[in-house]
Amino acid sequence: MSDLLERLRGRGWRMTAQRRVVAEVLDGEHVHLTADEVHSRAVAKLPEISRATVYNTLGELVSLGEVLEVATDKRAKRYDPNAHRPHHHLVCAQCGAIRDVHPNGNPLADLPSSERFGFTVSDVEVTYRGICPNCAAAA
Amino acid sequence: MSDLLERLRGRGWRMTAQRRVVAEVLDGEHVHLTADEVHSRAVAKLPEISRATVYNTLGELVSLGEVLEVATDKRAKRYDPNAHRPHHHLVCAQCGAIRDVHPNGNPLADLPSSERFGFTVSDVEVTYRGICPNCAAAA
DNA sequence: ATCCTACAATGGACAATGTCTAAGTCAAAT
DNA sequence: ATTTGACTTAGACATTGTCCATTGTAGGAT
Repeated sequence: MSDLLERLRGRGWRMTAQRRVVAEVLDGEHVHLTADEVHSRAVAKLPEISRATVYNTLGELVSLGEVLEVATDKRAKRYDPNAHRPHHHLVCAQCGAIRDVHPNGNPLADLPSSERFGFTVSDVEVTYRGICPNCAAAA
Repeated sequence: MSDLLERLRGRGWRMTAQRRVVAEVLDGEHVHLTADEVHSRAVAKLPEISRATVYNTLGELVSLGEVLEVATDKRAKRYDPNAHRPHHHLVCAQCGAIRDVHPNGNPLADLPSSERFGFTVSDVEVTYRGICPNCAAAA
């Protein structure tokens, strides 16, 4: 079932009904929910869960490195539980659908030191944009 | 002076004091201001300019393709006037400083068709993250 | 130079997203 | 079973962005 829950338990994370529900909602592939969507789905399973708890829990999961924040949407942050395997994103410019993708090569190596301005570069995030098959068909 | 203003005039964009001020604030290299920062600086030059106008104007500049929205920060959108030359971004994870960078290679070519899920991919946005020299020195 | 009119600007209410706090509740160690 | 510190709650608050009815104005026409 839940790789995510397993890992969290293994790390001694204090388990509560609320945290379990949030982790369950996030578990899976190609999952990229906003905080509000996480909250809605969590409420469906546990009506008395509060918004603050969802935000707190998401923040902790990010700190733990179990979930990534992605800013593909210009509106709200999205949360991607697939943090253990590096990947990038392909976003539909029209409907906002998101897929995880694995490009060839290593973009980090493509940034020459002359373009690093003295930064210690540790990470790179690639967002591809285009039109998904659905939206293309609708047009 | 202002390449941006020149281009806008050339495109028959109706010029007003407010629009000129917004364009002036945005003009330059390595400029990545939030809407609110644009507003503050615009107010310094033209105290009666309203927030709505700044948002409207930024939106139009984006539609015209003269300015790009970038979502490096998880909080607010930032506006990058350097739209005529393609480039990517290097962001300090600590203080949020942003530099324009030009990596080698073409990331678009690195996404094999098997990883495109039927999308028509038209654009790619690369964000490098690291620690800037200032923050490294402070640590 | 003056007048018109379509387009732009205003400000203030509203909406969406995220943060904080004080008080109550509970998981887990003992 | 008790205890304790961490977790949760509800709602106020903060920030960022949008909308709309009204007022103002740039730039072409005369």
